[in-house]
Amino acid sequence: MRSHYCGELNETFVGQTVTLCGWVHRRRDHGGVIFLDLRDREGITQLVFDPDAEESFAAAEQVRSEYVLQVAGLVRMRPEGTSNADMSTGQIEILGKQLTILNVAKTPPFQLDEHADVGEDVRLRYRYIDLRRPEMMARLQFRSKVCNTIRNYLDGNGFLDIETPILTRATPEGARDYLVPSRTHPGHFFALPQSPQLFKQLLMVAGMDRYYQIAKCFRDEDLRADRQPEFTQIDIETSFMDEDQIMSITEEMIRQVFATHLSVNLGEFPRMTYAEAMRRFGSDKPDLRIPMELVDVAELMQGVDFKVFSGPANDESCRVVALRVPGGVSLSRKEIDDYTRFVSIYGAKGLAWIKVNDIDAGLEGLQSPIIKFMPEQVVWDVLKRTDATTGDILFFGADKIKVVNEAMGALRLKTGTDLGMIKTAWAPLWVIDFPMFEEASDGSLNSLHHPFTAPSCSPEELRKKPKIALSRAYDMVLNGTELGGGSIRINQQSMQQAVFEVLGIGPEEANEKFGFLLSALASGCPPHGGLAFGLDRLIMLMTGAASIREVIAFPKTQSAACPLTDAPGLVSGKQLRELNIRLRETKTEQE
RNA sequence: GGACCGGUAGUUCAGCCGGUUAGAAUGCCGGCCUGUCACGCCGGAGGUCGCGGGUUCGAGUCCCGUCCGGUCCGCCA
Repeated sequence: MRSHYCGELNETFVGQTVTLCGWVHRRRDHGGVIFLDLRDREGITQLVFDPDAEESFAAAEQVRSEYVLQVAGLVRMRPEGTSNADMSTGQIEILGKQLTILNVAKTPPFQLDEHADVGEDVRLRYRYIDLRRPEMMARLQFRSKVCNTIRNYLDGNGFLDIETPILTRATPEGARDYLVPSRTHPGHFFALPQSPQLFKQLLMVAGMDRYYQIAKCFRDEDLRADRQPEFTQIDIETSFMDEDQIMSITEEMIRQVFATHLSVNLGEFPRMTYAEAMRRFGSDKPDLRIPMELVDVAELMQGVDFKVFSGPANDESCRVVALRVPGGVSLSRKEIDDYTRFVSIYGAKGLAWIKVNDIDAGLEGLQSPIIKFMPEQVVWDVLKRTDATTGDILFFGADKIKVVNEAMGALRLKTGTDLGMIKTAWAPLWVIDFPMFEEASDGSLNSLHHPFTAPSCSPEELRKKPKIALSRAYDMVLNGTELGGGSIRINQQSMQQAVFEVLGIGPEEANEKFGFLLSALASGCPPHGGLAFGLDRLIMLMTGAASIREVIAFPKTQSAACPLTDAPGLVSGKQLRELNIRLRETKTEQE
């Protein structure tokens, strides 16, 4: 039906007769001459209709926004002085000879203008129109191209694309499962996979050697700006590679993606231990673009009554840090109050501060609600430790380690962003040497990663000192976002049993839930490991999108619903009966 | 489960300390216009102020509840 895309035309086509198909982006009717901007996937081209061409001119008068047209016409240069530098096709125009209205369209519910500011709920309800906007079109095209690069890279490195089941077994660990009732097994349920984790390990046992999949994953948890209940993972697993090799091959993949699609050279990714990341940034996914660090000052503060920081006593489970914010003296009382409220979200009970108005003026040069409670020498020691100078503000966090890390880590990000400290565009790194377990509030241990992650110690050591055991896990972090994470997996049954023991999963329970995995480990399981990237987050970062919904064609709202299809919906009583399901309240679709 | 922000024309918003006929822009419809490009000019239509209750002589405005959307905490790797 067409000879070219709208967006691909330029001066080199002048003199050719072309046929275009597309949507009416805008109509400018001057009475004697009509301009139509025709839009398709690749861009927009201006069509001109003259009264001389009676038939097509009459048709052009009937046309409205978003009508679908087929137009044949002559490509010509625009008259002197009427070119449009803002359009890639702005040098040329199509003199319309024949216009066929392929379909009419209702008046769109919102303008497709780049200038129109439309609420997201409206956009999602009419997503098929929203996706016509060049911005959305470009993001999804970008996503497709990135996937293509990734596939080519992995194919080129011998990885096999293998599908794993969507209908699988509920897992006790991790997030809530989406359940699917089984008709043929009354009372039994499938679960949608939270990730293909166990299957990809079984593929390694099977000898597939290198596997990848761009896989949909499902988690029935509350949503965030960067979290959807169904999302896409670039899932990778390989046998006979250690963590260095896996990191290096996947790092190269991400480097190529950035080089190909953003012309950005990410360089070699630095590596940082989990302990260092927590100490310097209060986070296991530090944003290295922000040039500030948390500085421990607990031992300088001996003898200071910590009540002035609103924190608890100074003991082993606590941490006292200072965050030096350059230029922070300009913060108003209200702004500081806002930051205080901000850290309280993370459980901090207050936010002490010292403004350095003039570092050379003694105590007179400082302004602070707390220094009157501190010996003067302590004040100067702290300023020295943090390299504080005129114009800075110091914020203090003193509380349980977890609270200080979360609150002060978040404050670092917020003040850094607010004060415009982000200068470099991209700051990738690997975080390594994660602890195997974290302690829950009831004292029990949970896997920090997942229970199939290999520790970097023997089963005996693991049993003896589980709290300090490190894992062979690694996370790729970019600009404070966890792009991907993985680990070397356990491939020895004895080790797997040790981990289950520490987690308090008895042999029977382990057998019931993971019997197939234990059996596989005992059936010639090669050393293996892998990694999974969040594709949506990767695309979000690369396109600068404000939310994950902007890079997904049909996303869910925060309440995990789809405004377009109105899913989830009620189902008929017949469907429920077939599935042997009875609802507590009889809410079904009218039959 | 919790905190906060929002919901007024198709769309984006304004609407003050509660006051009489709820506005603007844009879109839409009609008319005019031969070089615009977010075309321009003239005219017109368009409202369950999310929903329910309460206070009041009077509620878009105040109070309570509820639904929806969003950001975050919890949750989630």
